[in-house]
Amino acid sequence: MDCPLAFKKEKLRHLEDGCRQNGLAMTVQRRVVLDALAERTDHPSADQLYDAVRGRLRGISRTTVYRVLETLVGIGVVQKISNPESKARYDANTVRHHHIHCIRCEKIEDMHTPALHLAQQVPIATESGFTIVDYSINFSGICPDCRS
Amino acid sequence: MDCPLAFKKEKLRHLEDGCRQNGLAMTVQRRVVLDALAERTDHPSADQLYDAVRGRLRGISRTTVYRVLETLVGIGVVQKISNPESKARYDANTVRHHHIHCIRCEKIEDMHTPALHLAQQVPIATESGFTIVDYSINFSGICPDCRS
DNA sequence: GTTAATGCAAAGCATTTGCACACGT
DNA sequence: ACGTGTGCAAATGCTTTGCATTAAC
Repeated sequence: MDCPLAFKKEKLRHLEDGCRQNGLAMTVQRRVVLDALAERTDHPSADQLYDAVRGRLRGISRTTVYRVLETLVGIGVVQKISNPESKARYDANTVRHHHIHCIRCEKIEDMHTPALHLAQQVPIATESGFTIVDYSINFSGICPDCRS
Repeated sequence: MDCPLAFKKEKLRHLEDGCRQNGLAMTVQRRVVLDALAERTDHPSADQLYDAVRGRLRGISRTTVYRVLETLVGIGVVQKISNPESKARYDANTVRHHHIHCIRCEKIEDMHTPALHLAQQVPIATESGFTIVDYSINFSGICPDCRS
């Protein structure tokens, strides 16, 4: 498989390592959020994660889920992904990859097409004087479910 | 200039044409929103547009600005652009181009680097079965203002 | 035992909706 | 005149914050 961090176990370890290295306490709540993040590849919103996590740890609060996610983004092990909805979506895969979203149902999936590596073509600085740090490509289209 | 729709007049005409072709009434409110959109290249949020427009047409309501924008997105002359904030940003330039956003101040600017045309490399359909309609590249980096 | 993390409830933005009135065609 | 578009106010959805309690190290 040419996609690092594609598997649950590896993602989970990456998340745990990040927490440990940043001195974050491993609470029950953090653990279930980490688990939920690691086993999904569908870029869930905070509320979707909250729903997933509530089944496993009764009583966990929505606030905690939001706070755990912000903490993980803060230490860099999770990314908030860009999308046209007005709602954050999270991605535990921090290896560079791209996304495609369905313009009908708003689903977002990963793209691993290797032809898309721009590394050599990307200017370090732009006409406008920006120093470029990273990039990602967002495709839009229609998913198989919505086409039928 | 290799960038179509780069100029205010042309953008405005494109917006007006779209409205006419879709049978939309040209109200004073729509006119000022169209003007405001055409003369900006900074991908304003609905509220920024509302502020801009309020100066010219006292009494226009925030609701109307939101509604006009949604209508324009609906007929395809304006795009909601993807960004990691939880707030929509609008772009009256529907010619394919890319964006760079500053990770410090969240500013978003256009990129017209011609080397980035992926047309030939982009698969029509993905592993996941999506039919691709469009794409855009999002760069992130630090803008000149924030670097100093 | 300290310090950091959680839960609750309330507040804060961004956005949408229902309904009565006004305006463009 | 007709139907669409607007304004207002209230509702909704997503997210954040303050504060007292609880749990991790």
